[in-house]
Amino acid sequence: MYKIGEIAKQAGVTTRTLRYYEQLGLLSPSEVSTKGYRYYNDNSLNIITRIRSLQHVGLSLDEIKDVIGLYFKQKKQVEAKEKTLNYLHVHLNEIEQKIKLLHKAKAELKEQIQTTQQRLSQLAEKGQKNGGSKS
Amino acid sequence: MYKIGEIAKQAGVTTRTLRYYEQLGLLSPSEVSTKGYRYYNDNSLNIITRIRSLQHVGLSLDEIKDVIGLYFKQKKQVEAKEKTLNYLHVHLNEIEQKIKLLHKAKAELKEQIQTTQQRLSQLAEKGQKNGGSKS
DNA sequence: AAGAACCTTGACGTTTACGATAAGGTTAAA
DNA sequence: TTTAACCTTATCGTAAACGTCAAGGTTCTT
Repeated sequence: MYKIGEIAKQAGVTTRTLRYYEQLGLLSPSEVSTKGYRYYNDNSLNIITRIRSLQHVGLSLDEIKDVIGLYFKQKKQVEAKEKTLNYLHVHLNEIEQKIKLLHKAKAELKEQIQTTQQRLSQLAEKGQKNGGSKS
Repeated sequence: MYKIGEIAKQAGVTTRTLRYYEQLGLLSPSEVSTKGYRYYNDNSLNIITRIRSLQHVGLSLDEIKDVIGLYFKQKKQVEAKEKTLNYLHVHLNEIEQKIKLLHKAKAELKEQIQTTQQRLSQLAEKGQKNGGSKS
């Protein structure tokens, strides 16, 4: 059991962030003392890490809220599982779309690099004729 | 030459967006009349499209501002070209990083889908024994 | 029992990328 | 020349994801 400050440190986030996540219904403390102190366990750490990594790839906290449970909750009904599967597939599609777009951007960038390099070596040749080497 | 409303329509953005881009130094009209009317040309359209696609893969307008010139400006000095090349490579790295992260997320998702599917078919088997088909 | 160091709930501030008026000037068509 | 349709600047509003106090309660250490 960790207090909010400790687990925040371990997870590399601020306490404000954790309280905010709680407010959004993303992550609750595993226990709350009678005095209102929040306590977290090791599983909390996994969840925070997962949230952060999903955020990193472009999901909003709202979208994450929709899917974060799928990584951790063990639903028992058939219907729940099917719903889960649906979410997962939608999520997968979104990610695949983003990957495609990034690949496209990458290809264009590489092309740009090539032509820039070519023009650069053309300039270098002209430099050779006029000036010679530097070292 | 297009007025702001026309090019906005063609590009699928609002005039507000274009004025905002201008404010950020991302994209200026190719010409401004004495009365202050903004006029854009076909090249503007390409730039807007590029901005949008970069935005789509997760770059902020601020980041885009740093790199958008690389796609369009033709530097003429050797030094400028080398600098451009550097920028291009940095940008490429960033994009490759994002791709990696997305691939990781994708792999995890696929795994999740598999195990969910397995659990689902286990439930289905049990259902068979007890109930039978629905149609 | 007294501090230091932590925690609590507000509540206001900030950045990003625009949307939505408002109040008025310009252009183009009838 | 009038009017619709467009343009201008200016300003206020918004959602997201927190940062940053403030004012006070709690826990831990000494």
